[in-house]
Amino acid sequence: MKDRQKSTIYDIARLAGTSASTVSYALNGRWQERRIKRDTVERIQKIARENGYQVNLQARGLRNASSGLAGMILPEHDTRFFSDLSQAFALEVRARGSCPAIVLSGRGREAQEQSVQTLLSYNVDTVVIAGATDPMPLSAICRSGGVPHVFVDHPCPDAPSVVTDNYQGALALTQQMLATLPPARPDDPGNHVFFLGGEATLPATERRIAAFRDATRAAGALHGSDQVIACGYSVARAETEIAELHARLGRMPAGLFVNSISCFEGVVKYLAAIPEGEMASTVLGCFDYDPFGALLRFPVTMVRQRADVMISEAFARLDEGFGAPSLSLISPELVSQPMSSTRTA
Amino acid sequence: MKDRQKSTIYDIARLAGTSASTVSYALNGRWQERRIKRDTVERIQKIARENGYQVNLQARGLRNASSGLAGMILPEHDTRFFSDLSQAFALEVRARGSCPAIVLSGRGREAQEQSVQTLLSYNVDTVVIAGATDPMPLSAICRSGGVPHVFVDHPCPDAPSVVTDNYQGALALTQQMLATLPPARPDDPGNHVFFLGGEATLPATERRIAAFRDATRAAGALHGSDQVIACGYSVARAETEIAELHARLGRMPAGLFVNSISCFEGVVKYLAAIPEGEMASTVLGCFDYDPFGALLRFPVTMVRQRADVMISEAFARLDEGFGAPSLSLISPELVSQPMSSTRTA
DNA sequence: ATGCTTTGCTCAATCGATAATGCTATGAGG
DNA sequence: CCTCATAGCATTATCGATTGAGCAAAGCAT
Repeated sequence: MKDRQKSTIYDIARLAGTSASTVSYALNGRWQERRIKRDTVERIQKIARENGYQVNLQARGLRNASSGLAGMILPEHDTRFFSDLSQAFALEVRARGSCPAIVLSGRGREAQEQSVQTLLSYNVDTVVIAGATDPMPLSAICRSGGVPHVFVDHPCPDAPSVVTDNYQGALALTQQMLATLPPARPDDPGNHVFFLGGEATLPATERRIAAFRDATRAAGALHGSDQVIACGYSVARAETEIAELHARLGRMPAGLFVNSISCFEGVVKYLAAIPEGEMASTVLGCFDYDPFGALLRFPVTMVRQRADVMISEAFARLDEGFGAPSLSLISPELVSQPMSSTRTA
Repeated sequence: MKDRQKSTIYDIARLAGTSASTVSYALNGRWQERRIKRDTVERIQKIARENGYQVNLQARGLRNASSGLAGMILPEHDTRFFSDLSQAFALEVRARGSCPAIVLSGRGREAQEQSVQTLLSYNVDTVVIAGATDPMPLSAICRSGGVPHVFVDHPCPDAPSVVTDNYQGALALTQQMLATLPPARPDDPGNHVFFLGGEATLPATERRIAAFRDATRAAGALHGSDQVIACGYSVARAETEIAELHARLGRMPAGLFVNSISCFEGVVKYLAAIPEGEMASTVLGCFDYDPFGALLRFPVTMVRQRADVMISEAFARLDEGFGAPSLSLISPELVSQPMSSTRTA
């Protein structure tokens, strides 16, 4: 408090009449190794406190070739899932006594590489990469910097990866939807189940589509490839796609598997605008979670990815230390709507 | 790529047959000041590229007493508002060419002070503090470290602060609700408008309650102090409070002003469990925003805080540089439900 | 009194980048 | 031919914390 400037161990040393190295050991808790008198330590600590001393972590990091920072990059904060991931990451890192540095990099390849480079430049001790657009170069960068890293959500063949068990989750969701449906008649496409949203080339969507196909096929509810509409992640696009489907069928489909919360938003917007009777019999499922999604005017089964479990698993992989490629699948949970005593026909 | 180890300017200097300082200037773009030959610069840049050189930002920061990091602390990522804030922050910082470091500190005083200390230890160039539990000590820490800082969402009397215009927002929301209500009869409390949620001692809630009082009083709809139920932010608590209110009145209130998205979640959970007729005539408002909130089975007017505007304003304050106390009010926007052609009585 | 151990520290180098100062060729001007 | 300016770089100190090596004094045994 006395000085406006930050004080260094040299300042403290001068005030305490000792050397800087003594101050260093006194303040970082390892003074016993150096056989420093308890008296001296306490005197130094007192002076440090009075002068508002704070270690310069840059200097320490430079010397130690490490920073005490754990870095995470993720595309955005626009969905619960990513927010939950960063929240879980922050908790875990703080519990381990280091400092989380979260970088929102956007979805561009370039930007993501940039972000990883920047983190490495700060000598982060580990990197968690969520939602990588193009994982391989990112892994290469980390490896060439010798930094342990792990991928979450979007896996990398070259590094430990933790992803939701998209196949199992989608299988469970589809089965649950089918169970509440009347059997489909092949001649009436209006009675079919549809899959909407996502990018078919991305591994997550690919697995989900596979599960959707398998489950519907097993139930005799797969009739053609037009049941899968992987139209990307845009809210507006999903809205127009569902409108088109509605028009094409002449009515709402019997079941709708929506593949991401943003598409679900588009679907719900559309549903809010049509007469309630029109969709009263549609069974809805969404592979993603939002607390309000479960509280809409119609029942929805949602799949919740377990961000906290994924993060613990990611750190478990990091703790192992080899950095060998691996793939951990985390089962998501099915969240069905709480009992709705309502629903006026 | 050649080496597994990170290379330094000294390595590059050796390979290029120059001195380290030449390399430094060649690579950081300021070589003209040092009259270094273009040939030399290009040779150095080539070698640097081939060896995967990356500046060590810790070393640079140590030397320059700055880090290129912009720090933000915020309590959690559990609501849209905070997620939007960090998203906007990240965009703004990256647009300015530095690196965002976001720290989720939780709501504890201690933890928040700790987080700010840690940021200062990394020599961050600026600090944005969102949702401070106890602003004064945080500001004191930044000031004693000589670091420009600004408060967002929860203001500090000692520093520039940017907050939502809670009074105006709540006034507009209350008025909008009252406008769609039949006039209240003083003798029938069931016809009253209620305010639910929040912590009355916090400045945001305090302002909102004031506006709620003023608007209801002006409309002759303020009858007693029991119309304000500041029961905190817990989902479960809000649910029991609304249940109790329902029981006490013998029916749902005519209007309900819900003061935060978490309380709104509790309210919606409750509403989902009662017969639809029971609440068909309740007018709902929520001071917070969630895209699905607007798509529930009943109409809701939501107040959306403009995170992006708040962040630009925060940086405008930082750019001014004096760090003098100030209070910027940002008007939120009212989001009414899109036309609902539905609602079966 | 001498030698040896232990205590309690100090010194100086180091991490990598930066920047003030210094040094050496070359060419121009007188 | 000598002086001086300039281009083009090299040297070296510095930022703050850490750490291996060392060193003086005290204690102890012989």
